[in-house]
Amino acid sequence: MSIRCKTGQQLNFLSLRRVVCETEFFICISLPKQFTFRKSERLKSRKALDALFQSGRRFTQQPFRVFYAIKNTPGLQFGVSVSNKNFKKAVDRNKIKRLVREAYRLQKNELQEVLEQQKKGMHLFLVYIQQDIADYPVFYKSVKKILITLIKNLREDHS
RNA sequence: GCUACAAGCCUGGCUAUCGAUUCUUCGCUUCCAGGAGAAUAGGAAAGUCCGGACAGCACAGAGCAAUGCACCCUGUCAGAAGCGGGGGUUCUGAUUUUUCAGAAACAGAAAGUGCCACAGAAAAUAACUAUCUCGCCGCAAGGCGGGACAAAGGUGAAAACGUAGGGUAAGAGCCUACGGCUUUUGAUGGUAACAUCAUCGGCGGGUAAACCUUGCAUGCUGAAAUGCCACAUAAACCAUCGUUUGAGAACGGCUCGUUCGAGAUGGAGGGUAGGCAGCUCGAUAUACACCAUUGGUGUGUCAGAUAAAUGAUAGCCCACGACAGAAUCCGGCUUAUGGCUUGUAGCUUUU
RNA sequence: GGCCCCGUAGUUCAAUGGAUAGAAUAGAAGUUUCCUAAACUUUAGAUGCAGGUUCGAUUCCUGCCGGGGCUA
Repeated sequence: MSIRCKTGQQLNFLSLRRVVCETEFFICISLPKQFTFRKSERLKSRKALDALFQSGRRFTQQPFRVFYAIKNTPGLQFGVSVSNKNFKKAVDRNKIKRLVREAYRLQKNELQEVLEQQKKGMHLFLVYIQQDIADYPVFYKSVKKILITLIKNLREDHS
């Protein structure tokens, strides 16, 4: 009981202080099952990747280059890569990949809903092309923009 | 208190929310999805500089070649060349009859070959200048020819054992004494490297991280190894060689020799590129007593991913966190780097 | 993961262990020209870093740093 009381106090404390946090918490409480990022949601097949790089659509949204392809079978798969040349240390590469994945995990729901409505699937791949490491808010915003443009493209194609 | 060196230790913690991988369990006929619980990156995981474990192939033999190593004893997962301990030799610094500290790829230059710029007579066989002497010519200065070859010749990084005496026409390890270095042999001490002493002979520079010689060691390839399952095709086409007159393979770089015996090599092209095992319990850590050199027993620990998990956000705590991310495993080395403790040395302040 | 190769002026390449590291281009200054180009003259520029062997290292050896290749 005592622990619950403490956590409840902290929650109030946080929500008063931070606004971004508040929104995140609201989503979390309302839809707790939607923020998964499992093995089946990752783009792993080498064959699919080669096909995506050769014949998929692409555009650039700093600091990423976006490759995507719309499939008729349902399911959304996602992948990230960071160049070995730009970042020589494995620690930096891992950090970027983790931050991008986190930003995608928290924002992918809208795209998923649109795909479910249209009964289509998508392969999505991001390549980090900037030379230096950005902070988490930058990743959050740019991933948001990418998802919005993707949804726009989907709706135009459908109509 | 600061700085330097050496040794050892640690590599943030807690709370909340949302996640990831593996395992167990609930539920379900099974899988998937879902709930609960546990575990989840380092001292260097790095560089790949070494050595192994392990796996596949090979395991009649001989010779040559190639590669690596080089004072001795000993320990350890180890034949340790590299790690730990102890010792020897040489060099350097301090100290001064001895001791301390540091360094050393520390076998051989007296088996042979090569090289040693510039300078210098000469860079190793010797020659040249100068010296001494004899003969001839010349008034003389000197010149020419023969003999002595060994000291001097200021250069250079390096110069033909050093000093004293004898000896001689002049000289020279030519001889003697003392000293230094060194080869052979022997004695003593030491497990050995080696040290001391004696003896015979010698003293002819350096370079082996130049070729090389001697001694020792080394089968090759590395988890993208390797084994299995699934899927897919082209057992097709062209060129060369070949089937007992033997292509090719074992055999690893070559030769001899032995064995096997029908395909081999290259070109152009086609297909697949999914999964499982290897994969983490070990050459493990610690404690214990027994037994006597090596094992046994008990307890604890132990990431296992595969486009690749171990994270994100917010707050608090003394420093608001350095270097940095496993990819079969282990031991060593090197490099990067934050903090703490102990010891030694130096400097400053106070007493 | 494993196995190899290479680092020389701004760039492309030379240099038996030997003197002040050479050449072509690019740069700068000058001559020429009304101005530019071309030509000519002059000039500044480098052995990846740290140790060792040697009388003396671009070269030989060791360790770091950087770049590249092969291998399914």
